Amino acid sequence: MTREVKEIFGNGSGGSTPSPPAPAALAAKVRTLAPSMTRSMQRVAEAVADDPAGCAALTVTGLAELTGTSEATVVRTARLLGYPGYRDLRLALAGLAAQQQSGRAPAITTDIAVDDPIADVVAKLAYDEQQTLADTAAGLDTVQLAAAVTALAGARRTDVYGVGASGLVAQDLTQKLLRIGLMAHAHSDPHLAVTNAVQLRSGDVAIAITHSGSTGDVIEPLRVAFERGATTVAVTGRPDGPVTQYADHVLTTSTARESELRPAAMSSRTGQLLVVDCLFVGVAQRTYESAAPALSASYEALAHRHRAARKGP
Amino acid sequence: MTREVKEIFGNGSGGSTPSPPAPAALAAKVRTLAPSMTRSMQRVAEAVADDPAGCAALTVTGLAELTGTSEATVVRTARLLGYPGYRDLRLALAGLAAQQQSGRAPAITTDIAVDDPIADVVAKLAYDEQQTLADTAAGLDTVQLAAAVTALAGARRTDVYGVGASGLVAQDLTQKLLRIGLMAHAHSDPHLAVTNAVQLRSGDVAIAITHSGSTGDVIEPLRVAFERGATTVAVTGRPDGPVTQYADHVLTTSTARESELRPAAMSSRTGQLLVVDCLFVGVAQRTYESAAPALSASYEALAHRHRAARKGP
DNA sequence: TCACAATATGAAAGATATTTTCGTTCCGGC
DNA sequence: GCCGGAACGAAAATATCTTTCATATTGTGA
Repeated sequence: MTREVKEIFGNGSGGSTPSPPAPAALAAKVRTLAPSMTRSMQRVAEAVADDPAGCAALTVTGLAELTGTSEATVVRTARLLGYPGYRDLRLALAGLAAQQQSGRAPAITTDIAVDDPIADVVAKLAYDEQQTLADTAAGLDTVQLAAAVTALAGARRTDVYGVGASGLVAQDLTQKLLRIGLMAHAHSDPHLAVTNAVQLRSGDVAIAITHSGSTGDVIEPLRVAFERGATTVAVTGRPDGPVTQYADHVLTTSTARESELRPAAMSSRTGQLLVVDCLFVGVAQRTYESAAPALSASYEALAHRHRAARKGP
Repeated sequence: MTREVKEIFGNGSGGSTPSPPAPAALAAKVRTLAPSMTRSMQRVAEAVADDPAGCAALTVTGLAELTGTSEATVVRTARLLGYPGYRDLRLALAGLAAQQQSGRAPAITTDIAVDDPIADVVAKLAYDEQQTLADTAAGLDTVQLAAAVTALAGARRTDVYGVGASGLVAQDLTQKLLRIGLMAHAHSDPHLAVTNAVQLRSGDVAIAITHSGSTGDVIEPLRVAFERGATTVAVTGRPDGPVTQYADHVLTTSTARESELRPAAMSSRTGQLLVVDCLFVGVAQRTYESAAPALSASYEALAHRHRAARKGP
């Protein structure tokens, strides 16, 4: 039940450690206390300092055998090192091992090479996309974002333009907006996009998504929408690109490193999606009264499309 | 050539998860596996994920009392998380705590509220998606991933199934694979998907993308492909879901917290895209000789669609 | 709606691991 | 050679972990 933490007074020598069991400074402690240990205890301490990870995997008996001593000695050593017993020493050992492990993390700053093992690829891609997210979040102009959200929340109709990889982002945004009852449409066909843009007028919103900021197929419909009086938004990685000419609000995504094996589409997409998510949540907040029921309604409508999972609620 | 449907209860001997006890990927594992847990086990998992350091200090009995459950349940939870027993979970917990200690600052744990200022929304979304990436990367089984890559690289033809938000991910993968010269197709129409799946045979690859792991519209074509002898891959957040029955290789995405303003589609998508990127880069590596020229060719073909930027290169 | 089957859960028995106790051994001094 | 004291380990005592089994709960099909 309630275990009492015993006071260890035996530490008389230097009084270097008040009472909290050392987390990482274990090796140092071993060296400091080694002289005051008996021969058997020194063997135990040495083994522990030598291979924390390995010892963490051993039971008292195991460690006793490994060091050619007895369980009692192991426990005595643990006590001397400042822990209530072997159990706690073991826990500290596991922590130490984990720290050492994470300490020598692979250098994931390098580019992805053709002969990288698959595990490195995963790590590098994940790291890169995390970086893109952080950069995009840091660089987002919240004023512009808020303005775009306001426009969207009150829009009669919203058109989103994007081709290629950005087309998928456009669709993602559209799907989300539709879910909360907004009239949104994604266009990846440049002709249809322009044709539809002509219909827009003041109070409508047009959003262009393009990483390069210079994709003609996307700029053209945005220009038309702009001239028709619609509120225009550009989501781009180049805040100085041509697309911003016709954009009332510019939302900038981070431009991450790219290379042969890591095309632009990959990292730009991550930033674009974050922006899109922000737009969605922003609008959902503004229109919460109507958005919340719509969200749960769409959730329930989908429920029957799912087979019963084997376990779980 | 007749393959039998896998036992869903794979953990027994088949060893669907040969994963070594996770050191740092514990938090990810908890979130991933939580949905497939029973109520009591979820309570335990939550406590563990919530306060690794605190739980590491508790005995089985202590943790059972804390969570209002029994020792047996605690042990069962530890098993589900991939450890031989509670003792080992506890060790891992101590390691995790140590890492967190030495690692980064505390997280933004709060949920997104209706009245959060826009800047907070950006920060929280970005943090969440970063978390999803880290978790997915940590939890990805590289063996399965490598197997899927090998299958893809040598495939005569690849079909990808996904509906809703996952449909966009399917398209993203398809776009990428097409770029490096693979015959890939995305299907979001369930009927067409099945119709096409019938055409598949040994040497072909079918990929199903579904967060819930129980989307009938996606499982059905995968089943057909599986029975036709194609190599099947499932990208899902529920490694125990029905979809894995018909999957030769299962790639698990992390399941992040979700709430009213943060639907499942949002965070699941991030993880799915990471997996898709990994698949793409993996295949590009394997087929570098042909992939590299194809990539630059597609880049150049697009160049003329971009207007000259106003400033800078 | 009810009975049935499957699953989830906790109490307690059973197995391990840790801690304590206590006797033996090993030295160095008288 | 005999004595006192510390070091040490064997085994008992305790705590902790694991398994088993009976009961409660839930979902399912008639």
